[in-house]
Amino acid sequence: MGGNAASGRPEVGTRVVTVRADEPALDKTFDYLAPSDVRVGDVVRIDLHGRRLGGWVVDVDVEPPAGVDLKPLAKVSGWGPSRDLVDLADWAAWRWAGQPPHFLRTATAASVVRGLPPAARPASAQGVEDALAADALRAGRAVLRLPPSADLFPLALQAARLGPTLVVCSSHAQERHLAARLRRAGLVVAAHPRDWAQARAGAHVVIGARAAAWAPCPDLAAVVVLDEHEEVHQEEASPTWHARDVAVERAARAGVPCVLTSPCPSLEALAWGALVSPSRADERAGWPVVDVVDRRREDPLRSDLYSEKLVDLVRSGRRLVCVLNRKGRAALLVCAACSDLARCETCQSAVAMGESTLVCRRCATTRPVVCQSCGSGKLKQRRLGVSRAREDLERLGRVPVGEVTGDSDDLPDTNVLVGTEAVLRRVDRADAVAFLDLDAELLAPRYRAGEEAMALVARAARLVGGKAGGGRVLLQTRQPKHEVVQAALLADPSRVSAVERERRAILRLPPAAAVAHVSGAPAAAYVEPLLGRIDVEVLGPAADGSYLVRAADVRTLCDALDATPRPGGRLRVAVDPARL
DNA sequence: CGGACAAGCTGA
DNA sequence: CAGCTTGTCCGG
Repeated sequence: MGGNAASGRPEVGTRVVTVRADEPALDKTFDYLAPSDVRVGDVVRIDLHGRRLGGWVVDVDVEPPAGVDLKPLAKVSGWGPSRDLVDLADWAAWRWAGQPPHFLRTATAASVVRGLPPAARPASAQGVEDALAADALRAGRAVLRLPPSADLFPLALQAARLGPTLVVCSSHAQERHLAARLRRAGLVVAAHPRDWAQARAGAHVVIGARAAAWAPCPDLAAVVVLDEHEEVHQEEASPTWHARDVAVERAARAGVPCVLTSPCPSLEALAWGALVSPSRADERAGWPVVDVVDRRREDPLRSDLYSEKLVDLVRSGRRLVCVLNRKGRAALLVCAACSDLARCETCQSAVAMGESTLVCRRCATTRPVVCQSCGSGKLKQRRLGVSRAREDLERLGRVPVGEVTGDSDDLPDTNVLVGTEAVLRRVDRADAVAFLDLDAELLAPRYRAGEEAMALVARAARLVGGKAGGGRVLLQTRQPKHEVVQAALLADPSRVSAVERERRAILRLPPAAAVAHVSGAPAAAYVEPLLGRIDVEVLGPAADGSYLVRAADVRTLCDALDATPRPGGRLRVAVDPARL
């Protein structure tokens, strides 16, 4: 069993392979004897130290380590990622201070793939050539700034003319819509992860949301990332990898063109590639009419949340979506039986729901989940801002108004809807969108607040369409001169990037520097050796015990993190944190 | 990670 | 010194 292990030479019909176990805590790889038809990327099972583990072959025909008695693989399960993705997983582990298994899992089919379907035959080019898309693809590394209502299909089609193309979408709705149109154009389209085997075998277009950055795509010829500015492209959990950056690296390694699209490109994208955009006239036409209401000029006797222009829109009978982000993220708890507000017994402050008790936000006193007034144990979250606005708009507009919550399945059947920014993801069409309090976004205490606000306005703009279709966006603000308001008004997103770029340079925040947020109990122990380095700066600890590690650029930061040992325990390292 | 084994603590 | 906990090492 296991061949001539003592001499370190495999038997005929076997080879020595290196396996990465599917166990993130194991940072070593191990060598095994394998059948000679095993390929890099194959999913295998191994016996390791009395355990049976899954894993991936990451190298074949390696020099067996001296003095080790090699064991055979326990099982070869099936197809896995190709060698380029196995290598990309190692790069991503460095780039986001994670472990390769995280990425290899994302790059692997959900269930075992024993065989592959036939590969797609080369596609026949058809359709009208899109000049702007062709420009972007020719540029190699391009940021294609298209207005919100622009059709992204011509770009995908144009890219697919070059050969197998990877398309990373910002939503499943966008993915389904585009996939259907590409199929109608006669292309073999594999949706990731559902059609993993077809993608692995060879398709004309491999398409999906964030995880599709890790989809197989043999003979990759072009990479396209749609709405690269959208925060959904970044994984929230650690490692906080970004599909845009993975796609960019993948295209660079393959030596193929990469196009990032966005109505309002991120500073990261603009720092990376050449900006390609339509004529000013075309870009303006693709943005809706924007109305700015200066809340400072509104009649102070009525609530300045409901301007005359807004009430007119509510009464207009058109389909209107109102966005109101609750101020202070804390939702209030209200008794389901008697509607009394749940307060702290000690300090009368509003309480929040803890693990199994109510916790005071101010003094941290805990008490059981029971209403003080009526003794009911049923409390509900009340998002005061939105519920109140719904009632007010209904009264002022004298029309029914529906409230959209993040989790409820069906949309209210009313022409006018109110919700937090989540409403912009739930609704796919409207005549007008009104931001009741844009300042809540503009002034949010997050370093990307400006870009995030611009992204919301762009999302609203997509909902209502361009100027030709009569689309309208209403912005109520006390800062009408703010660059986000001006950018929307003039359909010129570069106004935001210009201001933001300078601000980030002054504050030394990305992309002017590279940062990682380190939190969790072992954070102090982890950053300790980093304090002695001259190429990184450690800020903190913050009130929650977390640290910020900063370096001049990504390479310096990631090299430093890579060289730092991980103490045990629940440590979170977020490289390029979306929020600080 | 999780098993193996070694070093340290306790109780009789 | 058995019997148990805690720590460190290592796996092919």
